[in-house]
Amino acid sequence: MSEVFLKDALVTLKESGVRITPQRHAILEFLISSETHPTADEIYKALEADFPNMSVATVYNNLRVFRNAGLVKELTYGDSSSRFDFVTHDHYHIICDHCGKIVDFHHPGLEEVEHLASHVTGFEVNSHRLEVYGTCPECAAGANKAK
Amino acid sequence: MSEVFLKDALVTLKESGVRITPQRHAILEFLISSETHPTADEIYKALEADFPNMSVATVYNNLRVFRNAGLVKELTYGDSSSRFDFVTHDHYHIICDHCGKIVDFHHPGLEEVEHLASHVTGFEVNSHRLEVYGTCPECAAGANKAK
DNA sequence: TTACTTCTTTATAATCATTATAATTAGTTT
DNA sequence: AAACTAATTATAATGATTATAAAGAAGTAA
Repeated sequence: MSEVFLKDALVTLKESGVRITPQRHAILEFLISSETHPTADEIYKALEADFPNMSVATVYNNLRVFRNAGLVKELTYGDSSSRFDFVTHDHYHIICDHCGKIVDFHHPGLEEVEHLASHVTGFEVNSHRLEVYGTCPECAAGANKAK
Repeated sequence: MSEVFLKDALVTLKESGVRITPQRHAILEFLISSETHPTADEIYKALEADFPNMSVATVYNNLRVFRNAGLVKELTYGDSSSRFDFVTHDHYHIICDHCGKIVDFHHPGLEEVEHLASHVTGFEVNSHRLEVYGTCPECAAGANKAK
């Protein structure tokens, strides 16, 4: 199935005139197969073995390319670096306050909230962002210390 | 009414053993009276006239003190710097994709989403974060260009 | 294939928000 | 007012991200 995602993504890129380089292929593949939501640096380090000469700038550049193509979403939390998430279908994130783990969960879109917000403020609404915070089962069970 | 907020905030701080300095007073006052959700640098610049010798570090230090005391919330969006919001009662934000304006709106808490997330993922839920994005009336009316 | 154009990568330096450090100053309590 | 301690200041350090310029590779057309 991740095969399909990758193929679709490559088609999307080609259609918007973006060249498929080995680095782009690898970054996409890593993002799709990744359960975690990696930072740019994590991607860089993960691909170091296969691309010893790749520059960090390449990772950042291509994450921006993917974001502009709608393939990838950038997640900005309080901490220092952004995380990147391959866009599949709509899902939200729940984040552990202790270990930082991010888990996906599905929920129908919050159209009702969008409507209310639009009505009250006069904005034309495009999208929304929702995250839930808490403690993951592992941290709740073990006596894990806060990060 | 902002008088009340300020007084309450000062009491809260004193109770947790935090000294009230002129700088802290001024930063709090500015945050409370501010309609926008300023960055640390904006606060720094706004108080430059009254505190010509104040250091940026003081602004950051005190924003952290306020955040730890629960008086201030830090908002991290995609852009480079955090914004700070004096916590009054629960509200959400709607943000203009074009000019970046942030407007408050009220909506009952999303307990139902929290419950679902908790049930599906096994997390203990503490809180959530929600933002709505769109185009503000001014940008929709004028031919304003995207930022 | 060859040559050509354009986009991409690389290496490096620059930027900019935020934090750490150490010395000085100022709140608070007695 | 004296003393104790926390806060401020000035400055340097850190660390993520972006800009730049030169070298390399994709796509294209002959």
